[in-house]
Amino acid sequence: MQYHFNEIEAKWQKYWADNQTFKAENNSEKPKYYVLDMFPYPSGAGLHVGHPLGYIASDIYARYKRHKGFNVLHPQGYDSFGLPAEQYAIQTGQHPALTTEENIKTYRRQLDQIGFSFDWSREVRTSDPEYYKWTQWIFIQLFESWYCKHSNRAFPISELEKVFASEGNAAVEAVCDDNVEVFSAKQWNAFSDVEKQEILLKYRLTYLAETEVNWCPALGTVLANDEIVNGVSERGGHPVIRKKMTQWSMRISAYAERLLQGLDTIDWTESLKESQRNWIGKSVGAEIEFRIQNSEFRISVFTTRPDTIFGVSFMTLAPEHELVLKITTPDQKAEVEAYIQATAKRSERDRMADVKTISGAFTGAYAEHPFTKKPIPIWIGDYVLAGYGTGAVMSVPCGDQRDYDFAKHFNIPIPNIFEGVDISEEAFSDKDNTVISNSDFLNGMNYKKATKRAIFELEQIGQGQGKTNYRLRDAVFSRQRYWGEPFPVYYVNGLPQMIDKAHLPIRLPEVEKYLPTETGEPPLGRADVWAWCTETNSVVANKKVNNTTVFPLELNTMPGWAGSSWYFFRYMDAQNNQEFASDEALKYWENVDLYIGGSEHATGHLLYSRFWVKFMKDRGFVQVEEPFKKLINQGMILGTSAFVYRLSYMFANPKEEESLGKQLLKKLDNIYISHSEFISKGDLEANKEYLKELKRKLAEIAGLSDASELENVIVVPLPIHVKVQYINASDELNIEGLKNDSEFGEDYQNAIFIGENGKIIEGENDVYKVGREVEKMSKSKYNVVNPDSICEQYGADSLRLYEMFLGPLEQAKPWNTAGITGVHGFLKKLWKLYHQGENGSFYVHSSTSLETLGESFKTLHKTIKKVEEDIEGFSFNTSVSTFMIAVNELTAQKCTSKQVLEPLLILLSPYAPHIAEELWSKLGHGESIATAPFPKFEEKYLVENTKNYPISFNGKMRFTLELPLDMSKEDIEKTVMAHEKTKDQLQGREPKKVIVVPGKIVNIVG
RNA sequence: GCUGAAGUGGUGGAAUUGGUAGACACGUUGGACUUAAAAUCCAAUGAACAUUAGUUCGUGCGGGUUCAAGUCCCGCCUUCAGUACCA
Repeated sequence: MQYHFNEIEAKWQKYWADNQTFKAENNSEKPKYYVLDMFPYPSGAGLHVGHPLGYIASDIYARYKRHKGFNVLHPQGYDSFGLPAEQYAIQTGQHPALTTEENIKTYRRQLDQIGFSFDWSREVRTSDPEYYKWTQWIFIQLFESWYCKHSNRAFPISELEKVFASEGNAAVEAVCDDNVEVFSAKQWNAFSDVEKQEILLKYRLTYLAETEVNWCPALGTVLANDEIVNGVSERGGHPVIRKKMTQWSMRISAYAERLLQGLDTIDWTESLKESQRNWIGKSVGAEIEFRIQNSEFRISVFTTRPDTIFGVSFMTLAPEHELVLKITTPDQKAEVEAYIQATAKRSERDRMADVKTISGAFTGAYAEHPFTKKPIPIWIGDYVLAGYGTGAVMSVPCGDQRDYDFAKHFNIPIPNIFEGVDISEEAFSDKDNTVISNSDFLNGMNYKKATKRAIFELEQIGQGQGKTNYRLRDAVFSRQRYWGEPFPVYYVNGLPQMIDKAHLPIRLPEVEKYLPTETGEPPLGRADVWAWCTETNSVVANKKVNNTTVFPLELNTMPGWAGSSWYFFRYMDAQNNQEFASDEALKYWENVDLYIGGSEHATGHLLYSRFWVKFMKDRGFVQVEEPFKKLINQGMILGTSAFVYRLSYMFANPKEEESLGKQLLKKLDNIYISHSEFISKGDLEANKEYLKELKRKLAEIAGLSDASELENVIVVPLPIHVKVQYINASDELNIEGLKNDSEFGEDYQNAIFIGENGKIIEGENDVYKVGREVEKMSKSKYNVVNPDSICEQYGADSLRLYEMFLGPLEQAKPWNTAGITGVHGFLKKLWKLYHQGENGSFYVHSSTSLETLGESFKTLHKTIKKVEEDIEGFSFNTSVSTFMIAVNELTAQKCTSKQVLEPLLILLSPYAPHIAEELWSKLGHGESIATAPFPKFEEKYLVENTKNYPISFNGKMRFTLELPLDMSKEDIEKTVMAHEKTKDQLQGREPKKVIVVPGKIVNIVG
């Protein structure tokens, strides 16, 4: 009986689907466990072997938890709004909904063939109106909320209105815009409706604001910083400019402190938490106000070192700072303007990355020190960024290296305010060892005391106060795109109005083109039917807009992270059309127990989701404060690219090229040499012998009588990517395959390959070796390996095992298909183990005498222990080895016992579910193995009587000696010392010391 | 620059609290089976010397602690990832 994996896998995939084996119940006696993969975007290219890595890991864990008696929720769906589908639509005119549908089909087929235990009845798609209806609803809730700093949570905006009506806004501690003016209850009640709306907008958790964005005219959209490379768009390389736009923003900054504190309550990797901490960027210090001499203007700075206030010798403003042009003296005007212009050309990234170049300009103006009243020169410098803090720095060169470098460069004095510290070479920024001097009332104090005192004194004179600053900025929530959630918003007199929940979803309108309009409006500006009628409560034709009953709708759409910030709740109750999920479902499933995905989402998705969840909790929609309890990052799978080396020729003197003749060179045009040491070292010219031989060969090919004509030609091997599918496990090129390739075969039709042995390859015996290099897996590098072909050739179980076998989950690692034969061979051996009957028939029997099973039980329980520990510790690679060892041992033992082979299948089933199901059913089970209880480890089978002690001399192991485990230290020493090999080793020397660690080792010193 | 992670055979990687470095695979070499190939099975496989026993060197580099270091400590180098003049 052979192992027909294709049949077996198709059979069980069908069985699981037909029987809904992995459907999770929302009511269960069992404890719940929620395993989630990060939301995939269904790209047109389909899956490559790198994608399923995390899914396989989470699937193993989900299946394991089922064996452990948990009610497991393991859903999957699609983050199906996004730019690639839109780009494709722009190019081809195809509706993104259609291409998305197609791509999802491919994804689904590919996912199904790997045998994941997803509960597909809960599938969600962010682009489905039944889903984005609730995304729109959450947006409305954010609009209808404000954040109270006092209670440190969000409340309905209606409560704020009541407060305004009864006592005005003076006592309200809210997170709001900076420019809110104080009003009384009386004033509020006298405000017109429009005025009230305008004020409330400054308090709402989502609000309209003018934001500076990276505008790409060619793409007609705003780009994130990392979508811009070297000042042009990553996609297409179009120029990008800074532009102000009115856009929706999310007041995530209100949650900065809670987002920071929450990190301590969740089990994420330290590196991930660290990057969120950095992103939130909390710093405690003071805001200090400096007067400007001979001017009404004042400059606010934020500093973390108010204790160094007496060390200020200059101030630096960001070149974009609004006061710069207002305070610059006529003398300095030209210089300052030139500097501002130079800065504007540099991207923010550029300015930040370059720490070596020091530049700046003096404004000619002076600030006044709050205590000493001495003048402080005001400079501008591009190391200060307008977007951070207040865009101004009080520069303390003795305590900050950047200020120090700036001062040195421009010959600004560097007063020393630290006791007993030499600052002639560099600044002293060690807070812990600071003793302040030359600082009036701060003299002799340490950092902590001085900081407190400085803030106190600043408050006394009304020029500053303690302040906590966060780097986290409010998130822009508008996108000038078509393929995203439409806002449930229409405008009355330019003020946004929410559409009632009852009329959701507001569906994406049809447009004839997916580009921005000619006037620069977003693609929705092209829709003809995109206005809101307040009488019929429906979307109507634009031409009906009268601004009394019919109003224009919002033209922007929501960003990609809108739908992905709450999808994990939808899976709990995906079909619910009354609520985004029922209270019961939310209560039962709580939040995600295990989340597996890439670390690239550290400061995007993973931060926004936490924000929305906290908001939803404040408003009582969910019970949990955090979305993901435990999070694991899977490492990237890299590709192993293959190269052939095409010879190209260079001439020291162009005349030589002429004299040699184009005809002749053409004959030498399509020659490839095999990979060798010289090539990997990139040093063909240095290997005279090889080169001489090669040129002789070239002369032969070109039909020259001898190689002398080629003497001065410089031969350069050019590496060219070839498709990895034509390379075998030994890095040998399938030349015939390459020549018949539908895409590139033509190029190689007349190619000459020079093999490893230096001969021209003609027959089948000669071998051409390719060079290999590890690179990111990508279509353009021809190193993409598709899971489809692997499943076809080796089966899904082999793919699953091999992906795990490659190495630790979190680590980046190269893919090399060659190694898969190892795990595939293992599965065949496993199959054989259950087919030891006549002619390879299935044979497993119940052993009556358990004594004969001693060794097999030992193997089994050793395996149970290791596999259980491995899964709990997410060390999936090591359990694959453990399975191999177990099968090797049981095969050697000729084990056919059901008592051993049955539990073994359960251990294996999370990793290789298809073969496990098949053998399980052959054992006579009528039901799926999916919920069979995980075998219990019993220590008693592993108890040993003896230990093979390593006997080392001066720490080096020389031989081993089998001794009883209950032997005393003294007896062990005696036995070892009496041993002949010990005497051999010592050669008559007297050992100084003998270390005996019972159960571990013996070490003889001397 | 800073932060984090990692450097182990030809390759992917194992190695418990410091206790036999290289498990398990791939690849390579030799052999068995076969008309042949595939598949399968067996053996060898860190390096050098000795080719029998064995010896020496080996976990990025240099030190240290220890009876014993891949593992702990100090200093450095390299690679990868993230990130910023956060004042």
